[in-house]
Parts: sequence; C-alpha cells; structure tokens
Amino acid sequence: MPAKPPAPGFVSLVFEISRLYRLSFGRRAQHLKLTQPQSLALAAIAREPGLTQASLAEKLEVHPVTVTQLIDRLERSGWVSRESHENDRRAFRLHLTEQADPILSKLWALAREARAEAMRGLSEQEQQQLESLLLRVKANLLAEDASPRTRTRAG
Amino acid sequence: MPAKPPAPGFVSLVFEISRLYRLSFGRRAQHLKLTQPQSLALAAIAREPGLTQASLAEKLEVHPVTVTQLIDRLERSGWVSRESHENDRRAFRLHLTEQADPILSKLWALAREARAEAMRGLSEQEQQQLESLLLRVKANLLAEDASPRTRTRAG
DNA sequence: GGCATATCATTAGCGTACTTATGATTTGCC
DNA sequence: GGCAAATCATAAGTACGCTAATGATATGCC
Repeated sequence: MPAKPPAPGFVSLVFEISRLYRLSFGRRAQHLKLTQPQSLALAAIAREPGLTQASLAEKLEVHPVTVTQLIDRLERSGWVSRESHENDRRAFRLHLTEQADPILSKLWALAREARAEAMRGLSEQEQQQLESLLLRVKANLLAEDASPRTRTRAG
Repeated sequence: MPAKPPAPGFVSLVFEISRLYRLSFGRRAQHLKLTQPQSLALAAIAREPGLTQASLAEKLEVHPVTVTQLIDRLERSGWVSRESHENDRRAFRLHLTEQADPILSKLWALAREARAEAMRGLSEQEQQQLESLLLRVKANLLAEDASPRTRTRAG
C-alpha cells in the first residue's frame, strides 16, 4: 500500500465552489436557455462589439477552438452573428443580434443575484480579503502556466 | 443598449483558478497518463477499497453517470477493476489493481507539489483564512443547491 | 515577387460533466 | 408473497474544455 493521500483542503474547495456556482447560475438562467460560458461570451461581445474570435478567446481565457464551438451555438440560437472582417478574410467580427438585447438585461440581474447569494454573510472587508488572496493564488498559477509553451493568453 | 454588465470580481476568479489548477496538475501528471478527476477517483478508491460506484459518486460529488464513464476509462487503462457485489447484483465493488500501486505514490507527490505551488507566498494563517472564507461561500451555495430537487449528494 | 512563417478559424477526437430515460434488482409495505 | 417504489448502473444526447492537424490567408524577409 503506497503512502497516504494528502488532505483535500483548499484545492478541492475551489473546484467544488466552481461547480456549485455553475449549477447555481445554470438554475437561474435555464429559462433564458443560456449557460454560464455562453453568458460570459455575450457579455464580452456586448462590451466590445465587433471583436474577433481570437480576441474573444483571449478575453475569456479559453482556447480558440472552444470559442469556435461556443459561437456556433450562440449563432444557431440567433443571439450572435459572424460578420466578415473588412481587412482580413480569415477572420470574423462578432456582433449581437437585436434578439439578444432583452436577454442581456436579465442576465446582468441574474449574475448579480447569484453573486450576492454566494457572498451572503461576508462583510465587505471579508469579500475584499477573499478576492485579494485568490488573486495571489491565481498569480502563482499563471506564473507557471506562462513559461512551458505557447499559450492562448498573452500574459 | 441594455445596462452595463457587473464587474467580474470573485466569481470569475474562482473559475480561472479552477481552470488554471486543472492545467497545472494536468501538466505535471501527463506522463502518468492520468487526468485530475481520474486521480481523485483513484485516491478515493485507495482510501476505501471495495466501495460502490454510487458511493464514489457521492464522495467525488459528481453525478453517478459521470462515475460510470470515469471508471470505464480507468478500467480500460487497467488501474481499476469492477467486482460484483456479493449481496447486490445491481452493484459493483471497485478495487485498484496491482498496476496502480506505483502510480499512486507518484500521484500524492504531484498533488502536494501542485498545491504548494498554488499556495506559494501565503502564510499558514492566510491559507487558513482563505480556506475558511471559501468554506462559507460553499455553504451558501450548498444551501440553495440542496432545496430545489433531488440531488446526488446526501447533503 | 516569392517563399517561409505566423495567424484565424475549423474539424476531428478525447475527457469530464450534466439531464433524461431505461433496465435490472432490491427494498418496503401491505 | 407480491406489487410499488427506491436504488445501482448504463445509454443517449448536449455542453464545454483541451490537443493535434488542416486550410486559408497575412506578414516578413530576402
């Protein structure tokens, strides 16, 4: 029998929260027929209409392939349109359709709601503390992520 | 144009850390041909040999369907065996094969390493603080997760 | 101008996770 | 003892993330 496994601790907590929050948001947003990554994509396009898929991938910090599939679905649902780039025939510019407008307003409300629920009982100061600690953890992980090989993110 | 989207903040941090950690672990473990969920499953079986898939699903806090697929792969890789339950012909008991033994020792080392990397620069006290804040967030999310409908987790 | 290289996007294929539905038992209650 | 309900596992379909490979175009350098 090999050595004993280490205690779960911080790491599994992050995973569980990530998963629970995804579920929580999904429950709220299910009548909008939007998942959480889809919502984040819509938000990003709302913030910067006309951005390319590569640029969206950078902002969402996911692989370009993932964006291709994500936009496929959003386009099929009629919320996003790919429009050809005027200077670069390889690229597309992403725009929201008019149908997306009412969805977006509801979306921000849901996001605020889900976030408030997660933060219930934490003082303003504790929230900041949590955020600042998590930022440091993220920086550690980013540091070792940046070196190995070519990554999507610019860093 | 609808209202402005809220600031990213805590939530996206959790997602990013979750994703970055998964990558970090994956990089370390890739020569072992093990992903992170697979590793967690092996660890759980090591802690409690002979447990059923349903019981494993509870421990990993994932859906039983997910465990079915996970064990499919681990069995195909030769690290886990399904053995029929002596009292319940519906169920299987999960056991590690002998081939899994050397992998496991390496695994604990990797997990500790990845965790230390994530925690670099945080004092013992800060780590505990972070863990305790995250626990409260998790409790909030669990509270609303428990009510709606039948969940995998017992609660 | 022309060739090598880089970039944008896609396809194909894998792993993880979910929902919903189904088959096979076991359990509970009368 | 027998039937309804719960439980264990699986199957099918969807979503999302990745890697690797490909096609089309842009860019850079000579």
